Amino acid sequence: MGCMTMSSAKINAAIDNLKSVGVRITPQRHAILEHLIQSMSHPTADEIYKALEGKFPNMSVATVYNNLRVFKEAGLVKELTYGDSSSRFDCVTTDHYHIICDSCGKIVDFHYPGLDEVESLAESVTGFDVGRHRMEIYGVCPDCKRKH
Amino acid sequence: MGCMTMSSAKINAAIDNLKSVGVRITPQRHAILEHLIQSMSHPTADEIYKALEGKFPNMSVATVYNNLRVFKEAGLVKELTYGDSSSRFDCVTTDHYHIICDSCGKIVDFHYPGLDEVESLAESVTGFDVGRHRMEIYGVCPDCKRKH
DNA sequence: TCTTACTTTATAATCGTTATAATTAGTCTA
DNA sequence: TAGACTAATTATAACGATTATAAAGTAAGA
Repeated sequence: MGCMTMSSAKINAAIDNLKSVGVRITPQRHAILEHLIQSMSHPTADEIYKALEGKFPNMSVATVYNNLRVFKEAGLVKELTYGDSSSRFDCVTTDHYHIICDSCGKIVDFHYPGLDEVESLAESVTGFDVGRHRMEIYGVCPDCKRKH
Repeated sequence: MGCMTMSSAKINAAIDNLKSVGVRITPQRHAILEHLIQSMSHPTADEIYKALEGKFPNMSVATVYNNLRVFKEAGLVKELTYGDSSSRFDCVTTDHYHIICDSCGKIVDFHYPGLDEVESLAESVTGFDVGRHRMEIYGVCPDCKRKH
């Protein structure tokens, strides 16, 4: 199936990326990566841990955190920190923003051309060397709107 | 001095605001509010706690957290959650964004007209009812640039 | 095979924040 | 002003996400 092939290709690309910087591919790392790519969501470390405990009954939470850090350092994964208790992790594909439901917490990807203008204005006003920015949009998702 | 007067005015306005919604003005609340307004920074709860322990040797950290919540609910204060461990608190004056130094962590206010366009596009693409957004810009501040 | 460095595991520690219960202090009414 | 009611503060414990530590396991190279 098309989706399957897509995922496999992404996983292989990610693995090649990791290998090229000298990171060993352990079964745990493979599984975490696979889950991140296939889940199409933005799971927390604990959600990943729970999702894989069937396959790896002895895996430690620390392993999940350690490897998420490894993936982050390799540029494969981004950590999303919103106000709530725990971080979420997002596979880096293309640049995009997130829109978050205030009611149910759902996170949806959302593409928007560029806010280069904002960055360059910030640069000239503050004297910073600007490198990047983050933005989240908040609102109520269609499902939650219906429920009112 | 001008600054002093400005601060006092802001504090009084904030206090009136709180009184009008039935919040008692205790010495601790007054001090926390005063510190938030006068410090011109974006302190953590612990920084506020430490800054006031001279005046209130018996004040509990819980009091700081409780009152920051009260102020947030009254719309006087915004909680800023970045990737790092603890929240920072910002007096709500006018709408503005923050630019953050990747090197030293300094947070500088930064005004930018409106990103209404982004919000409305997000609305039409995702079907959400959009309420608000947040954005932070990251870079290296002038001081840190000089030190390299 | 031996050695070395890396990984995982299990467990404990850390730290920001929140909950609890007891005490204290404001505010209102009589 | 006294008494009563409610809210706020304090001290302390609990919680939960994350990180540190040490021991055991595993892969790769000489």
